[in-house]
Amino acid sequence: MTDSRDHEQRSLYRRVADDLRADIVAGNYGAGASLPSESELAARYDVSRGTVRQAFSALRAEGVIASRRGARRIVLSGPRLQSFTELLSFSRWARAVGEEPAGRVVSLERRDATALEREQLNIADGSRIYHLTRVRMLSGRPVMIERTAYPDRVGALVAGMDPDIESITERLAELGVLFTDAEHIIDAVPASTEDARLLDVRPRVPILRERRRSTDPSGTPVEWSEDRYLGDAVAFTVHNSVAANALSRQPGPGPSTKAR
Amino acid sequence: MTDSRDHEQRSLYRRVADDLRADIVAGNYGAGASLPSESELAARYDVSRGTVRQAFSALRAEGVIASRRGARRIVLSGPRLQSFTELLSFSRWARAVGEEPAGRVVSLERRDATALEREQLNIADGSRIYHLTRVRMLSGRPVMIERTAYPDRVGALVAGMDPDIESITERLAELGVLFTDAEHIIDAVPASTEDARLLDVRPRVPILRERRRSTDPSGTPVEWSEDRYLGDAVAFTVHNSVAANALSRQPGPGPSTKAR
DNA sequence: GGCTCAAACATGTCCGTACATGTAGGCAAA
DNA sequence: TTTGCCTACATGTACGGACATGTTTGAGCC
Repeated sequence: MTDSRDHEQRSLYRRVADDLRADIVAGNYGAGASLPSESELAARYDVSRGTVRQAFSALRAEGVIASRRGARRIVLSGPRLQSFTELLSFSRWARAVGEEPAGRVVSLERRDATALEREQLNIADGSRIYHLTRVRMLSGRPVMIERTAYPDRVGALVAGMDPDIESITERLAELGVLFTDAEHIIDAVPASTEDARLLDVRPRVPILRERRRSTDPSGTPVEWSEDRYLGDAVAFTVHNSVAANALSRQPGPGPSTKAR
Repeated sequence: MTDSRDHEQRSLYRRVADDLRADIVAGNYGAGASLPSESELAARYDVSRGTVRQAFSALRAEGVIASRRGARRIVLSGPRLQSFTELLSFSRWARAVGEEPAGRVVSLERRDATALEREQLNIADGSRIYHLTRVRMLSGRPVMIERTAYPDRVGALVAGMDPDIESITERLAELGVLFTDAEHIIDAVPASTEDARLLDVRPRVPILRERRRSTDPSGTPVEWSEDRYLGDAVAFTVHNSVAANALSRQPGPGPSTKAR
């Protein structure tokens, strides 16, 4: 419940964008409906046309609207919108979709980084990292395993937290470690025996795997995580367009003749 | 082979963005390297600062760069970039990653739309659609099953094509049916018996499922497709940030016991 | 060498204007 | 009624200026 003062403080174009986004999720414009014109909004908010365009540009980058020359912008609707924060914090997300989140720490250790971890976190050979494994639950049912590597500096902060804390990301933000960009690699793998044990399912069940590298505003990696979701528990949705495409398809490891 | 004339013809900011993107993928700036400043580029191309900002804005929406007040923009590197077209066309994508694409039409029929298809394609009860099933191969190995529903008007064009055509999407574009926006739902499911037969694997093997609704510039749905990839053949990557987030997480159908 | 601080630099926000280019709706003619 | 055209309207592109706010860097001092 970010109050109206936050709303007022931010820039003008954000205020316009927030209002439009709120109207869209509230259903005030049906899917495919056309939005007010730039000049109409400029008059309504008493701002310049450029400011209104900036607001629309932000919504377009979120995949909420489409626009073409000559015609008014239209609502693409689709799934409920989520902020970047909501995507990173499992518990915040769970509450937003009406479920009760829970978590259990399986292990937390400080050890030498593997080659992959060094590459993803962009740290030198011999560096040490903190590695955290957690099982996440929705309404009591285990649905996800989180295996996260933090660089030493960030991991030290994580290790100092109450293990039962809900959102590590939000606590880190309070401590000045901001997550602003992330790259996600999404594929499907069979559950390992350990996965099966932790999630209470049979081995080789389909798992939706999300590997993620998050960085702070300066581009420094602050987390490398491999999250494994039960196949029937979660889906990811992505919006893209000719104008703004953040999605790409990559070849996988290939036939598991012997296996990765 | 879009030649340099195309390059010249387009808008100034696209030219700047294209050059920057090309430099980035060529590795002229390493990951994390800082990019030229706005004023430097403005001088180099003899354009205004606003035009340069528009170019950067496009790259930010693609997840290629990050920027923050006061400091120069930085390269986020990450995976090779892909255009929207390359994402939609399997064969184009296959060639771009150095594989030999192939396809086999399993079935093409015209029938009444299901409830889901009517909803996704936004068409009236009793409408008819064209439904196409194809198996796609990489270097001879079947890796994906494509089950696509086209609205009647589009499907009629598809039905008139040579079944062995490589890219239906590109052929449709030539015929005036443009794909400009898409929404993707990605999850993991076990292979059905039919999937297993078509992909030559055992049933219940993990499948990466991508359901996709594509629309034309006016927001009219032109395709609803369910693509099933062999788990080890493909991965999707997504880039997002606080400023531009087109990715969201949705609850799945729940325990398959019966439930939900 | 290390520290402080201020200036130079870089991006963010906002304004205004001008013209290009595509869409949609209404009017008039066939 | 239908067709064709033309005129508003809407968005796209590009310019210019101004000020706000954050980062980096280097000079100068301890």
